[in-house]
Amino acid sequence: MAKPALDLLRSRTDEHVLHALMRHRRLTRAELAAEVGISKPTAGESVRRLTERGLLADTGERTPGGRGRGRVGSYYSLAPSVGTALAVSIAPEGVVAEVVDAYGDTVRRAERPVRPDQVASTLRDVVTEAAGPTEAARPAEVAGPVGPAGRGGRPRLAVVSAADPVDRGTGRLVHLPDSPFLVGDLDPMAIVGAYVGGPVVVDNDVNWAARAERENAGDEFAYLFLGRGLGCAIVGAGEVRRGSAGLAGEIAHLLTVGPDRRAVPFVEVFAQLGLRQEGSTAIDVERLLAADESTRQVIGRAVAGVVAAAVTLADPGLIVLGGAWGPALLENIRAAVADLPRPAPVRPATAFAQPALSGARADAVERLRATVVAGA
Amino acid sequence: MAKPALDLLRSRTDEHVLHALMRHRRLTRAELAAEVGISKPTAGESVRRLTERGLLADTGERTPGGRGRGRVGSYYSLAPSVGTALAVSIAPEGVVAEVVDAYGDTVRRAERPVRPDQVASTLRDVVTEAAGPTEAARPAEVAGPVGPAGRGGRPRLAVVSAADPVDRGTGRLVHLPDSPFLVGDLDPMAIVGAYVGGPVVVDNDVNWAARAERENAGDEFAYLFLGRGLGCAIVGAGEVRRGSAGLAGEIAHLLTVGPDRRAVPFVEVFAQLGLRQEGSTAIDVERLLAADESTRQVIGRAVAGVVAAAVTLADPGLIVLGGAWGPALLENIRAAVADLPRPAPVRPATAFAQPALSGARADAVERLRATVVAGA
DNA sequence: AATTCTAGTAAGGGCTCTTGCCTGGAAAGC
DNA sequence: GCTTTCCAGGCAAGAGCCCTTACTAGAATT
Repeated sequence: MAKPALDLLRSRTDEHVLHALMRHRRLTRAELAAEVGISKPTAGESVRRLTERGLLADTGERTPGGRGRGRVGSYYSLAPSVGTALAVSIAPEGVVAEVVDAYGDTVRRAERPVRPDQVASTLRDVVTEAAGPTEAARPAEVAGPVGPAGRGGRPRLAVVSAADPVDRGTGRLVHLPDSPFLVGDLDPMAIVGAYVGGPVVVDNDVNWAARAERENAGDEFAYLFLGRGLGCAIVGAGEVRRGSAGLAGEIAHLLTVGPDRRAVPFVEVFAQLGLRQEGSTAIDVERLLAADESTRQVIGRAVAGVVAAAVTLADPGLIVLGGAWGPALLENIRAAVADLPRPAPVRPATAFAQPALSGARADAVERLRATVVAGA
Repeated sequence: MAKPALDLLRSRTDEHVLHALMRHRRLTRAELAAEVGISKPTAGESVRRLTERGLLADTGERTPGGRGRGRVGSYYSLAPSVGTALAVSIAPEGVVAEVVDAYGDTVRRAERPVRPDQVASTLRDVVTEAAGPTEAARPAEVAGPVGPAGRGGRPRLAVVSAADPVDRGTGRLVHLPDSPFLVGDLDPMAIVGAYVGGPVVVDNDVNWAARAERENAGDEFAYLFLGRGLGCAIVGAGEVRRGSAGLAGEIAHLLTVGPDRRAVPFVEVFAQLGLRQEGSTAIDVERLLAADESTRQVIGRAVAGVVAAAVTLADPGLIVLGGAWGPALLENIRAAVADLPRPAPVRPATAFAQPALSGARADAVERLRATVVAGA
């Protein structure tokens, strides 16, 4: 019924209003007009439309006396029904689930250690604690307004970080040759999907950690994750490059320089140095950090070999080191990289505390906002 | 004076009209309305505005009798003044310059062989032949409508392909360690810039060849250029990934498997096999193509080593082989790639004749169209 | 109590786009 | 040769969105 061309203008105005409220939490109509750059009547119309659609709500708050001496204004903000998103991190160290809102605030959080054979059930427990029971498990008891924090029922979407390679098509964790397989076979998309009303995005922890680094490292860099597992993420034009199946950056098998200067797969270097954990393909971080200088030099050269390949194929302007032991060996890696035919600046990561979760959270907020703005 | 919000609608309509005319060459107002999905009055208004701005012109043609029996319509098309773009290819085999219009047609073309020590002057000659003299060299004689084909004077922009690594910042050709340096030190941006009225984009031939392959190879693939020089381009999400300085894919120095199975830089493999040209870092393609089966297997394994690195870091879904000898060794390379821990499908390139020029031409047309639509 | 300042509303106008109708002229059919 | 059919193009009317201007309401200041 409405004209498609004019719809565009109107929806553009509404989008700007929503974005302004995501940034500023609460605004009066007059403030909205100034912030978005539209006239007061237009702002008022947009607020009316969005309130009707249930996306905005009068907070009941009024402009405080202190500010001006004129008429009081009504503060509007996003309606609680715009909902929340779920960010989940699955790592050998533990499982974390966070419920975030469109402002980027964490409204609920649950965390638990994990035993290798109980990843799936721990994941279910943690998500239940943060996001409430699945749809199937709760129809009877909950009928009132909604969950604990009054911030809507089920999250509208989920973003999951897993500490193993993820097949982008299926969302399942896959076992690649010679890679440590830390979490094990798991289908996070199916498990988490039961708790949310919309899509579930799954990717490996390294890619999310790189995304978290984006704010401080610019638009073109490579993120080397050096911890129990080994990974790499290439960020180009501000986006993490995942490749056709999402397996870009699984560098465990990449050829590099070994202890005796011969070419070996990256992960094999740690086997030859005796730094792999008993009965596992994972690296023993504690012993690695305690290693002597010559061992550190060997590792630095091996990492530099990986850097050389990344520089050759992707030409990142910067190498960022993350993971449990990457930043600790910064100087050894820097020295070895400086000897390469095409050196590159090397820097430690700036996001230390749960970088993968930070990246997943940021992506969850971004997707939630896009969902809200898109209309549903 | 006009309202910014309504400007948006109007310009959107005008852009659609321009794009429709780029696809269909000539259309009546009524055809435009149907094609763009707007009403006849709106189409008529847009044509009036665009004609006023000099972007559209009545061709003088009228609807042919055969088509319908109603009133004759007036055909409109892009005005000649929207101008042309220049696509240039600089390779050891020769220099080519083409002038293309917004329809993607080549309106003039010049080609010449090149001697290593005369690249700059040959380049100048070829561009002069295709695009006319530089601004400085012609003020007096030309005052009439314009150049030879009546298709506007100087090209509005240029896209240059050079068969050597290109620094994206400066546009200059750079010499990387162990890479063949075929064209030599040159500043195409400065030379070609004198002939065009706008920006000059310079990139290496491999990236342009990969762009030409995009139509047939999808959005995620790696293009291996195996000819006198060695190069690689990673295409992700439909875009050629150039990296921070534009040096992504300069694989000559990448470690791979050598003749004796030891790790050596890619280009070194050909030195060890005695397949480099006398006194040069370039590969002797003729002798390579005449090599025996065991040599071909060695080369196949070496290429597979490069593929392994590309698969590891970029996860392309497909490997495309181009260059003078790449497709010829398809079976050897396929066999070696099949033995990798993470194999990938390998295919020969589909663009054979001057693939780099094809890609540069396509980019020149796209940029010219964007320039026209953007308004100037 | 008067003044001052601000949030919000109302009215009017400009612009774009749409629908519907009219016109002129060429081809098709008698 | 005349009439009918058909269609490009133009005009008129109307709707929607946004903007500007002007006004009202209400609270703090003076």
